[in-house]
Amino acid sequence: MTKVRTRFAPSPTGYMHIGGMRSALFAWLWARHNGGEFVLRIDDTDQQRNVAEALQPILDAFRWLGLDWDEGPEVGGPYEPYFQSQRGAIYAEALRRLLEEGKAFRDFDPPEVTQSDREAAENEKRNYLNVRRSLELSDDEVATKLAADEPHVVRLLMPRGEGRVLKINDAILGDVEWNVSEMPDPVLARKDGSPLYNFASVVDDAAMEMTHVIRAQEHLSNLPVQHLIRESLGYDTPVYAHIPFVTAPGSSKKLSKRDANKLRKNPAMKPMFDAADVTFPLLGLDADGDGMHPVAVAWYEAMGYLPEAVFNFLARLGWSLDGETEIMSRETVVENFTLDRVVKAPAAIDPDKLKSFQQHWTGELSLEAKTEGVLPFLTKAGYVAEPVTDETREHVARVLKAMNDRLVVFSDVLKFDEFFVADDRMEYEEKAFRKRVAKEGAADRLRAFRDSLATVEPFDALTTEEAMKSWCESNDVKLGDVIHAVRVATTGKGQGVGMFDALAILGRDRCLARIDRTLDRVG
RNA sequence: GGCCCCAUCGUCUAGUCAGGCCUAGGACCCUGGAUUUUCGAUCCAGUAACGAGGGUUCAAAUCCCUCUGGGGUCACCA
Repeated sequence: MTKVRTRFAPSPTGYMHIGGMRSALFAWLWARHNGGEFVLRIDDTDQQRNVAEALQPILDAFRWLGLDWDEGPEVGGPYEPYFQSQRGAIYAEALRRLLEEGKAFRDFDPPEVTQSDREAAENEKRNYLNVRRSLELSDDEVATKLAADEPHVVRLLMPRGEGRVLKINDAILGDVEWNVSEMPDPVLARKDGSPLYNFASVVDDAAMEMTHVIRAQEHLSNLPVQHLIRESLGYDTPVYAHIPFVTAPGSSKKLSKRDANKLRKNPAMKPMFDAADVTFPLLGLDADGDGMHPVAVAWYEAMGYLPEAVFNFLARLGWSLDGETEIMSRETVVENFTLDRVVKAPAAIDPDKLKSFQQHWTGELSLEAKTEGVLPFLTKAGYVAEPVTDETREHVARVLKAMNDRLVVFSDVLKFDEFFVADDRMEYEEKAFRKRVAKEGAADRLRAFRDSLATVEPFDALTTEEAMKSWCESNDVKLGDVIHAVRVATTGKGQGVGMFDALAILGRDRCLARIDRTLDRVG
């Protein structure tokens, strides 16, 4: 029994696509489910920019989600190198063999000629097949051209005219067939000798002994060509599994980075953008910055989503354990993941569903864990000074306890800035102020209650509640007629955590100071 | 356009391979109610789907055919 080996081969693009992450997740899951190995191989054959820099966000995303790789960048491995740009000699050797065995040929036609052949076929509405002019050349002619250093590409010889139908069993899609006798000969290497994706990918998968090729369905049309390359090289056939792609909400089109800005107008995605628009500036992040949109994995981390939630969400998108299990830990998914339960059809991302997973997993967190999670957001926003003292940690914990399940993503804590700003810097929501404080009689009641609040001892949630209730009773005032004014006076907002929790967190002095300031404001 | 893939509630899905247990189940969203000092959360209840047409069969969401619809891909990109 050979060990299962799967891989993900990202291109260093500077960000990790959420859909790509899902494909990577499935490949990783299959390896882990089988106690196998997961490899990260970098497709950097076509990179102009700084590879290391463009790769970093991708590795970060893998680490954040908890997808570890046994071989690849930073960890190395027995099949080094893991950067395609460094594997030139391996491709050259494979190419040499193919040429030698007559399974590939040198095509001396310049690109313009190939191009016009293609256009001619299109105009005549017939299937395009490259013209094998260079195959007519005698050995001597070829030798002469080579000696003269004439530019040429190398093409694989497809089984043209043999009526061959290639049938491949995909682990997810089942049998898929192609008539490979009517396909053009694919270019394996450019005129500068560099390999093309289809070729490099096959050589690497074989060299790295991948047992399963698990990737997005958009690669399905590459399969016949890749398989034939593989066959020509005499490699074993791996198990192929083509995963359906991820689409935008309300769309059946592949979710793409190019659509990131269009997504802003997508009704289902809009709340995400809106949330980021208020959150990111507080954190000193550029909301329009590169890679800072919900197509990129980094966005979710920046907003304070939990990797557990995103993992659960992604695993559940296009895969199910059964008909009812929704909440799944990493261990549960690894234990139960199988390729045959991957859905064939594309699936749309649903921010609401993600949120419900997020709610669940946040709820699983201990108060300590929540505190640790939230602290980086508070310090970045300047609400909490560094280094963080035990005292502030305790204050944050009290706020979180009062927030309870109002904390969904970590950055939600920033909405409760009333607990972190100085009393004289607290801002008032004008609408709430007018409705609850500036209204007829409200200020008088607030002033009167202020004095009885001043004497509450000790000052906690229970005693303040008791104080308000008895004050209401003895003054024949309904609770609702004073509590809202107190809320706006002490927090500046019309809504928030439980009123008495808020009072207790603030403490007597700050409550009184804020009420006095509010009273001054009414005039 | 060629080739290929896909098709169950608005969305994610169970059921399809081994036809009857499906007057189609769960989750998210949505709606209504309960609870509540606000928001949120929670608890109940509800709306909502087998793309169409032909077969096969005692019986079809499940098998076969056709159509329709959606999508992917067609480079000396990856």
